[in-house]
Formats: sequence, structure tokens, C-alpha cells
Amino acid sequence: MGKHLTSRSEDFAKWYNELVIKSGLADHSGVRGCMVIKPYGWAIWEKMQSILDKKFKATGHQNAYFPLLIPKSYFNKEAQHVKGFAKEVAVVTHYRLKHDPKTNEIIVDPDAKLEEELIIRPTSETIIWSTYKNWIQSYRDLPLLINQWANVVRWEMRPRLFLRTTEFFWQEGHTAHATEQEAIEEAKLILGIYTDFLQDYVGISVSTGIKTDSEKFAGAINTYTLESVMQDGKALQLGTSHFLGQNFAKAFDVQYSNKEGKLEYVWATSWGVTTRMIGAMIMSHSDDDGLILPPLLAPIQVVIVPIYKDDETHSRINEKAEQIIKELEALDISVKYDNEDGQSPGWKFAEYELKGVPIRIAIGPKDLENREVEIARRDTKEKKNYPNTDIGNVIKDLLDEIQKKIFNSSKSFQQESTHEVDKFDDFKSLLNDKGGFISAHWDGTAETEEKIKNETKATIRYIPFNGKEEEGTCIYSGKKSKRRVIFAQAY
RNA sequence: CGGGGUGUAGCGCAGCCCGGUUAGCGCGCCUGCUUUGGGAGCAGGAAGUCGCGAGUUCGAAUCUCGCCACCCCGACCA
Repeated sequence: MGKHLTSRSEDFAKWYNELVIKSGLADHSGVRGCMVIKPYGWAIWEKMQSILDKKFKATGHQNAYFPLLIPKSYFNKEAQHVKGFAKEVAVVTHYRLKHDPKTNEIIVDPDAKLEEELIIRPTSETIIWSTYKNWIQSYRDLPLLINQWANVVRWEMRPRLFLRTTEFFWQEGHTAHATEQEAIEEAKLILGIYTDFLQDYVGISVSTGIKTDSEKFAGAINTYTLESVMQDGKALQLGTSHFLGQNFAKAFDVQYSNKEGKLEYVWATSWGVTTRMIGAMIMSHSDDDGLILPPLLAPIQVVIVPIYKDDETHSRINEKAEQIIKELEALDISVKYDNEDGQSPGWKFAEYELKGVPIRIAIGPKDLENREVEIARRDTKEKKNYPNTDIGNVIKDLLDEIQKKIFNSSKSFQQESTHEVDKFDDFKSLLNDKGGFISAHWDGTAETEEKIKNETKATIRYIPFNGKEEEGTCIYSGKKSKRRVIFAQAY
């Protein structure tokens, strides 16, 4: 294992890559764009899943599972949807391999060609709506509130660990409602759940708003988004919640009888967050020494490192460590006692900093003598000695404090990274300089949006909700504008 | 898909230009002793189809041709 990471200032992309791999979250695999998520990384995802899952269930959603493979014809039905995803779907064309007698190699059996090709889901709207058609007949069947935890495949040209992989994990919610209003409320409810989750648990400050037509989900009427600024000044979309209108209902003919016995198309939403959140968490909080994990998602919240010279001291430390472990476990704090004797304490310190364990407790001869322990927090690198008494509660409070501190840093960073700009020259120089969110006037046309993108690589990340009415002129075209939108260069 | 790079021990690399001992170094691993408050030291040891396939040659990690894979940078995307 290399001793040092590339620093963020030297090469942010390299820092990120090394960090993901060296901290043991994930590995590259034999297939381009597909990654192996290792136990330490998967443990974080499991925590994310269980927290979100509870929130979904608390708001009336149920989990179900729909198939990975979707007949190509289903995919055809909603025009915008096909158009949006066509470029990146993987297609299954055959169902068998055979031995080639000539080369003695395994080849695709040409006789096993599928009559109808199957696509590997890039998202599940089509298969779900073709199923909902049979599930929904009456207003009594509504609302239908389903979520699934699944993997999807989108053939990516330029993959990046966690941020953009060809296969990724996510949850996708798909709901059907009797009224437009109710569907919009659902999409916003979920956006609120995502916001709370990202801020309270992942510790990332997010901003929300509506996507422009060119950035919205293929097949949606409106896409609500959550966005944040990473440490390098680039923006990242962390999740989306879509109001789908009646587009899929009409494409798949999903109608219900209302109380008056008249047939009406249902109103739909879909929404998702992915393993990308892990990448965002890394890029938001971590430093040149390694990960900084928010306590509420850290697989290990506290690590105890013993320091000893002789067996007698060692066994006294073990005793003390056991006491602390009991105290912490009683408070539901996850703790690891690293009592391996293969590595020096210094090695362990560096290792757990790399892995982002929020709190480290060191116990050595001095501490035994003074009836203390040394407690070090990962986020600030601060070290302090605490007396033996009531260590559990000290740690508990410290974990809370770290969680808050991480979020507050993210919040102030996001505020510092947001700038109002009125001149296109300033807009461009700001992008070159530090990036971040740029709040600027836009004339509302797709043409201007496109031109700005081509010239600066910045896109409109979102149109803020309740953006205050403000007379102004478009930063690019000089035409009249009534509100500011948020631009950024994005991942 | 374009440009660049890499492929040699579990990991990171050198060797290749200019072919020739038994393919080397660091980390890790195993054994032993000494160590342990910020990535420990010494001694000994195990571990390699040199990405794959052809070719040139007395001889190929090294030269030639072909193939494959991955990474990085750009255009598309959660």
C-alpha cells in the first residue's frame, strides 16, 4: 500500500481514484466501466439503503421487483424515452454459447438468436408501466406506490468509480395517482426525503430545483433535482424525482374508472438515487489523508488502537478496551478493536484515517497510569485525553458533533461556491477560476442554453424553486429575463 | 468514437531504445528475534504462462505484425 495519496490540489481526479481504491471501497473489474464494490463500500450502501427504505415505507411505499430484461418492443412505446436512452442500452441478442470445433473456443451460438431482442434495463419505466396496466382498473387501486432496489445498466463512454459506472445500483420509485396534483405532490415529497437524507445522513448540503427541458428525464414533464458542489468546484446531480404526467399512462394505456365510472389516464412519478451518492460523499468531505465519513453512515464509527510494550500492559489494555466496547455497543455505536500485532500503532492510525473512521481511541501505558484514553477525531485531526469515566457518552456526543460539523462545512462551502454574476465575461472567468454554482439570468430558450454550454461547458443545473422574481437581462443574449437560474460545470 | 498511456510475483514499478547469465527492486506475505504514543529494524524464506497469438533469430520480456484488456483526457449521461 502506497504511503501517500496524490493531493487534491495536484490532481483532483487522481486523488479521487486513488482514494476509492486505497481506502478499500471498490476496485476496477475486468469489464470496462463495471466496478467491484468491496465490503467496506457495500456496507455504506447498505446503510444508505436501510435508512431510505424506512423513509419510503413510512410514507406508504412498498418494495417490489421487476425483471432485468425488457423486450425491445416495450421500450419503443414512449417516444421521448426511447430517444433519451437509445444510445446507451445494452442488448441481449442470443441465449446460448457453444464450443467452436475449429478453434476450440467458446462462441455465441448463431442458432440461438432471440426472436425478439431484449434490452437490459437502463431504468424500469417501460416494464413497470406495461405491468401497471394490469394492476390498475379502479380509483380504488390508486395511488399505487412502488419502489424497487435494483441494478441497471447504461453503456457509458467515460466511466468513473461510483460517479458514473456502466452498471450501478439504485432505488427507483414508480407511482401512479388519480390526479395531477397528487402526482406532483408525490414527486416533491420524495425530493424532500432525498434532501433530508443527503443533508442529515450523508452530510452534503444540496440545492433543489427544476431541470430545464433539455436536461430533464426522457419522458418526464418535469424533473426535480438535487445538486451539490464538489470540492473541485464541479457540480454533481445527486438524485432526481420526476413528474411524468400522463406520458407513460398513455403510452402503455393505463386507465382507471373514477367514481363516476368514467375512464381516465393515471398520473405518474418516478424517482431515484444511486451509488453515486457514495462518490459524492467522498468528493464532498474527504481530505488529502483519506476519507472522512459521516458517523451515521460509517461502517466503523470508532476504532480502538492499543499501544503496549509487554504482555502485562497488553492484557490491562485489553481489559480496558473490552469495557469501552461494552459501553459503546450498549449505545449502539459500532466499534472495532484493532488488536492485531502485525502493524505498529502509527501504521494503524494512518490506515484508519485513510478509511475515514470518525473516531479513534488510543490506549497506552500512559493512559492506564492516568486513567484516561486518547480520543482523536478524523474530521479535524484533533486529539484530546479524556478520563475513563463515561466514555460512551463522550463518544456519542462527539459523533453527533462530527456529523453536524461535516454538514456545516459542506453547507458553508456551498454558500461560498455560489455566486451571482451579471456579465458573461465574469461568468467565464469564474468558471475557469473556481467553478461552483453561478446564479445568472437566462432568457429561457434552449438555443441560449446550448450556446452557453458549447462555449463554457457549463449547463443549467436547475431553476430554483420559489426563485424570487427579479427583472434582469440574459447573461448571454441580453434579452429580458424574470429570474435567475443556476449554472455550473457538472460531472 | 478520437487522442494519450499501460499490461513483467498479491500490489506498485525497473529492465525493452541497443536481443545473450539463474528476469530485478520496493511494499506486502511466511519464519524467527528485537520492537510498538504517527505508516518499525535485522536475518532467513516462498512466490513469475513477462497480456494473448503469430513471426524474425542459434537465442525474444526486449525486434516485427496482429489481437485483447484496462486506465487517463475529450464529445453523451444518474
